Amino acid sequence: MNEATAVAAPPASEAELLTRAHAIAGLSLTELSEAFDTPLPADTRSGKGWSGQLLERVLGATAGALAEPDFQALGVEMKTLPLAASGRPRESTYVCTVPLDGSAEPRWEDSWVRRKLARVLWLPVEGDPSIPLPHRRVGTAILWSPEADLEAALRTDWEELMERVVMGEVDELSAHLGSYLQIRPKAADGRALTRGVGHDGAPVLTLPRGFYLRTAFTDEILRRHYL
Amino acid sequence: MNEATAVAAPPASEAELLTRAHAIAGLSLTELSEAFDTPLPADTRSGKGWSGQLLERVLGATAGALAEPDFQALGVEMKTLPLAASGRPRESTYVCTVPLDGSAEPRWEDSWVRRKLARVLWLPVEGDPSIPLPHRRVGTAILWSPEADLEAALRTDWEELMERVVMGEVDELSAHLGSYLQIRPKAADGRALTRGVGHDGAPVLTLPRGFYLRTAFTDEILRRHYL
DNA sequence: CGGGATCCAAGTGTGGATCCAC
DNA sequence: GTGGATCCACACTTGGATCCCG
Repeated sequence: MNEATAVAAPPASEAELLTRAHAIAGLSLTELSEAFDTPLPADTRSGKGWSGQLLERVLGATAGALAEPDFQALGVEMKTLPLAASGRPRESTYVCTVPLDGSAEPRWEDSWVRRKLARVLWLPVEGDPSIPLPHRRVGTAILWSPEADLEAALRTDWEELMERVVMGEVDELSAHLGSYLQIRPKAADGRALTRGVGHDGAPVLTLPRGFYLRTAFTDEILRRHYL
Repeated sequence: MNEATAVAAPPASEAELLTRAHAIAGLSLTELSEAFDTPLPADTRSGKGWSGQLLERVLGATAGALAEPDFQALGVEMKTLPLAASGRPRESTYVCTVPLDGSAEPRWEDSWVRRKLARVLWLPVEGDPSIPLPHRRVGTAILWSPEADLEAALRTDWEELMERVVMGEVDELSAHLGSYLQIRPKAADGRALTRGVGHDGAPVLTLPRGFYLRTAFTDEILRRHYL
């Protein structure tokens, strides 16, 4: 494989995608990077998103697509899931940005969060800090849609959180809210600002925020599929 | 002057701005670039906007400001004006992008074009192609607001052009329209696309456009101030 | 000649996430 | 443990304009 073909073709079906994902289970990030012209970052601090981008290439996701599912034709999102030595997720999972500017869809059914999570390929990756990044291995992928009870829980959280947003309480948002879905900063640093709507509809500048899934949520997905 | 101070402080008043601008009249771009840590581009093809950005630094414009006047506190825009050997403007002058997505203000009084041109520091620069870029000299600046007759003409053009835009006739726009103000492509190349509104309000993808002042307009400004 | 095409820089936003002080 | 802070890549947009062929 040369540099010009270092990105896999998009999979034609969910079955093909899952077959490819299962085929790489057990391989290390080094083994995968060698075939895909993707230099290893110096450390995990620089290149936090590196493994996710590598795995997108490996599986044939549409590179750099904008506000589209990773596998556009299939409507499937891909998410890596860093696992601690215990087998539990080590980190929360970013979903999408929070619309703070008044452009939010009013209903859960039409929300960006629901659309993003409608069909997800979860790709577990060893995430124990004692394992150097190049040595970390990929686990067995799960192609998932939210079970009814989990979707109901997400909806409850989303409605609670978005009520705060549309009421203009953006500066009272805290990551303590929400049992499975939470809102946290999503920015280059603490000085980044984006346009939002404050009390009485007044325009305000505020820290950009994102929706994240708590580890309790992704842990539950793993439990249901592996136990 | 070291690298850390290679940008002038913002002028505190229009008088200070004009004093500074007059102080550099007659200097070449090389002379100005040496003090401001701004390497000369290889040619004029690469670096089309280089002289404008150099002169913003020299005069203390807020660097890289977003949708704000160059001299924010003063509400003044700066525009370079490339002059042919004849003394007439060689090129049209870019004003701002055309809102094709339905977000346009309906009235001239509130329009982006009017606000941009409300107060302009015109900075003539030698633009004859026979003069190498580094040797081109800066002329005598003009601090200007539109005279009543010129503003009326701009308004007529703007209303004619925006009527086409709001009627969804984006793909029938042509640079032939408008006596002083025209609409032309404003993009990296002919393949760039942006969201617009077409006939019957249907969303369409179309070439990004900008408002430009024809040379007849800037020539008239020069005539009134120098003759 | 001038309408349509193009060039560069820098900031912003989105998408990929993990870091780290309390 | 985890809420708040941060890191990289890259597409897009805006702001600075001039190029160039019919």
